[in-house]
Amino acid sequence: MAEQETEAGEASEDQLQCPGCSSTDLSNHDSGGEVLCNCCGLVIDENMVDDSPEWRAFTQEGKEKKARAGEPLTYKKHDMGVSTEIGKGSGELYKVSGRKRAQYYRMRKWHNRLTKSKDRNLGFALSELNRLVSQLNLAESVHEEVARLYEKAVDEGLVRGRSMESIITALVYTVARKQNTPRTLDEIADASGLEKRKIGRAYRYAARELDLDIMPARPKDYLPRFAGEMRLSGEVQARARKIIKRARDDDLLSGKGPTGVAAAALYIAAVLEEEKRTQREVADTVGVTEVTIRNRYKELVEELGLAQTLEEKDR
DNA sequence: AAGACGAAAGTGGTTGA
DNA sequence: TCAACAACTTTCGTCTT
Repeated sequence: MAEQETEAGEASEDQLQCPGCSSTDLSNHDSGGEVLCNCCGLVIDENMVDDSPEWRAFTQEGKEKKARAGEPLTYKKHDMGVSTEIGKGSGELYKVSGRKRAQYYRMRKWHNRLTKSKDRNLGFALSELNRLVSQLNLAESVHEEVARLYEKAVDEGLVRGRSMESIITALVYTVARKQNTPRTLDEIADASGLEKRKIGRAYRYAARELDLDIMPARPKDYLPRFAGEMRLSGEVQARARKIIKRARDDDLLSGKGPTGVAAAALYIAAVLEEEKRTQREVADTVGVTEVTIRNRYKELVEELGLAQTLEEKDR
């Protein structure tokens, strides 16, 4: 079992290659049923058959009930994940419950409705979305929500005259932020290959037309990710969180770039918890300059009276 | 030699006339 | 559309360890 897995992952004869960049550095996301390219983030294989039980069962009775029934409906696929033709049911439907039958008819209705039009547009846009989500390591829920909103945007004719990529990218930016796992505009631009300017424009446009209320990203939402990237402990993270909270209470943050604040808070917290990182390191992972960290750092230390605490660490 | 600090000039985006 | 503006970056010299 274990042997097979390493075999398949490492050195089989017909080794998989990424069609995008020819890299052979692929990773197997078992839970998602996908194979990803670690180099460019392309999803090479998806919809791999997962024949394990769908949900955990706690009783014997439960175990018997949870036979595989296919994926749940999803916006992520242009056909809601129902990619086969749904037939008329050859007279066997009376065997199942009314609820099941109703569900069956509902699915067929959706299926037919969705496969008729919009199809091509959505299919293409959603594959781009797929790529973005995997490259940016975003949660399923973000994926799902963007797909939903994109479909709405298509329905309202908002995409006409604009590139699908820009709309998709803008939605990813918005939704990621809304779900408290923001990505910086830089990161998004990087992953999508679009200019920041264009994303920004599409972003404002989409936010207005779909009236998503847009709140500025909060510094603390960046903490877990950046702390993780720098291998900082939970204590540091907690400390940084406190610093940000106090700063916000004292109204020191309005108008400041959230990433800069997060960076400075992490830097200070790391020093206090004796896991010091250089300004350079923090600057690089967060994506701001040292200068910005210093500026925020200075403000925070002064206003929150941390100078003394910091000096004690010096000794 | 590496890191921290800060001054000064430059950049891109927002705002308001 | 334009200019003013704040936040942020780039660059570079100095100080500290």
